[in-house]
Amino acid sequence: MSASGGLMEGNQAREDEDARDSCCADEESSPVVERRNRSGIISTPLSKSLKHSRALSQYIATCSAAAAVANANANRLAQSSLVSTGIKSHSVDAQHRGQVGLTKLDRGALVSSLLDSPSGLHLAQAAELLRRTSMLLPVSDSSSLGVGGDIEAVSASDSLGSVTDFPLLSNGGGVGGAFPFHPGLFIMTPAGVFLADGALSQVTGASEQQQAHSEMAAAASANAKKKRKRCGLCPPCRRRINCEQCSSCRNRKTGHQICKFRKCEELKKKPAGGLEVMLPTGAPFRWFQ
DNA sequence: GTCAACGTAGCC
DNA sequence: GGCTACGTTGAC
Repeated sequence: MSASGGLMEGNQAREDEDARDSCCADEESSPVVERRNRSGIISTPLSKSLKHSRALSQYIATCSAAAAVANANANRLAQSSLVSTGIKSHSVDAQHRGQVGLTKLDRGALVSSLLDSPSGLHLAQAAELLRRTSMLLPVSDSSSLGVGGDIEAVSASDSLGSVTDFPLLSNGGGVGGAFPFHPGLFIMTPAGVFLADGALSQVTGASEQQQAHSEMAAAASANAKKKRKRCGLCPPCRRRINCEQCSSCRNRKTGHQICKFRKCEELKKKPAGGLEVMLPTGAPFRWFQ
């Protein structure tokens, strides 16, 4: 009985130690010799840190406060970034639409940062293809919407706030006109943005269509194969110690898996169902839920 | 559903 | 080229 009580106290102490280690890793200055890999991940022999293992939920609980702060900071960063660059929620945008403080340069910077992200690659490629096709389109003025001439540009501005929220679209691909395609011509998939069959043929010749199709197919397949990366923000990601006890740690040679306690929460989920890009903060942003 | 094993992308 | 770890597959 007393032994168990002592053990519990010992566990508590260890948990506190682990919590400090995993949540405030930057402040750690343990005198114990640690085995680290290149990434700074501590792979303790278990005798110390994980002799008394805990459920993942416990690890998460110990880190929740710090994680909340980190997430709050990340969100604040993202929000400030979005605000400073002009991407806002619709209501906010509606309130400030009249303001001219948002320069195209700022918007361009944001978009380029979005498009630079691995997850945004397909978006950039789609935008480039659209740019090419729109260059072939005789857009005479900004009022000539619709590919088929009489196709009404339904509510691109209504549903998305404003096309000015999307410089690539509002620029019409650099031809100075409005976005020349009907929204229905697009197919949004997890692999990227595609033009519906026949859409290209309406605006380009067969050769351009074939080329664009092949390019988009290549882009989609490449993107589908691309490995996702850890978010770096969730508690498991912030954890720096391999437990050496879970099946992943035990079978590292053959399993090739990261410690279960360090498996990113985002990677545990299935790949995003909506169109998702990675914000500069590293947080995923989905165009559609 | 979980788990183990494998292939291999991505990084150094 | 070696290492880490994500994605896939098959067994359970």
